[in-house]
Amino acid sequence: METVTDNQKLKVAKKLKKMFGHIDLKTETYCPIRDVMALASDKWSILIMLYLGYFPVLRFNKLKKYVYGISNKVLSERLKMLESDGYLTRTMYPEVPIRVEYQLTNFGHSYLRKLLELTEWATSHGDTVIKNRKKFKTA
Amino acid sequence: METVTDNQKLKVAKKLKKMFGHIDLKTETYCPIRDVMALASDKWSILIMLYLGYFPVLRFNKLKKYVYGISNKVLSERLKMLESDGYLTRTMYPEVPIRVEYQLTNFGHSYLRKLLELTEWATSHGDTVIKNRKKFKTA
DNA sequence: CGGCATCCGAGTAGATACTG
DNA sequence: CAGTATCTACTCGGATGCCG
Repeated sequence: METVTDNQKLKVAKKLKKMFGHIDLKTETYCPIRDVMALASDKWSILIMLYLGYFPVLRFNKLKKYVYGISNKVLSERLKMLESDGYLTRTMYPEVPIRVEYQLTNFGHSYLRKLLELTEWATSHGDTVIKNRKKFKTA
Repeated sequence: METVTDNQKLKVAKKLKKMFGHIDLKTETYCPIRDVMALASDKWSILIMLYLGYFPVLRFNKLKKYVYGISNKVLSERLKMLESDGYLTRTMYPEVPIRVEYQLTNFGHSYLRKLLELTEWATSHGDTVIKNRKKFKTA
């Protein structure tokens, strides 16, 4: 496992102090972490974002195939949310049959870059998590 | 808004290709993104991780105060999961009254560093998201 | 103090059928 | 093709009470 130095921990704490400083999670006021992260960290939304980063442009049914297991309802809901928040654009071509294309905005790409670092971490440490779980279960 | 160059987009696509290459999200087999990210990206777990990064060690009720709005049940559930996955340790001191302390493991810190980048993005772009939503609503 | 057991209500996901 | 509509099922969260 990669090591984490005390110095790095301190840096993290400092960043957190800065973050917490002007949000104040204790009050009921708007909190970007709870709001932005809520959607952004949703299981389905993550997969949608990743696939739209991989394929520059995707249509509804194509996306549905890639995001294995998602239902029509949930997919269209998530797409609407992600569009609303500015992460992607929806372009409709009134042909017959109709064609709709989804692609990331620059804002979406900016977010994806951060998200990607997390998912990379997840893929490379997934086996450790599994090991930890087993150990915990038998303990 | 910060700009995203085509070159950066390409880099992202390459990373994604690498990730997708040896996971194959289309099959039902284990997928670290869906698994690891599911917990790690949970709204409450995120807040727990952040506070444990800020305060090196926290007790149950202290944590409950900081993670505003969380119930006993959910907090203890999340703590157990996070412990099981190896992100934090639970230390019990059999005093009276009992004292229990939670703190991040090195593994947890490693994860937190990545998570933090995402939440930093969220806090600094939260207003943009709000603006986008308003624009979308009136459009 | 630090939980767990229990119950209940709301919301959300999923399946299916249907439409412009 | 790209969704919407509808209905059901079920998970999940919140509240409460209790106990070591």
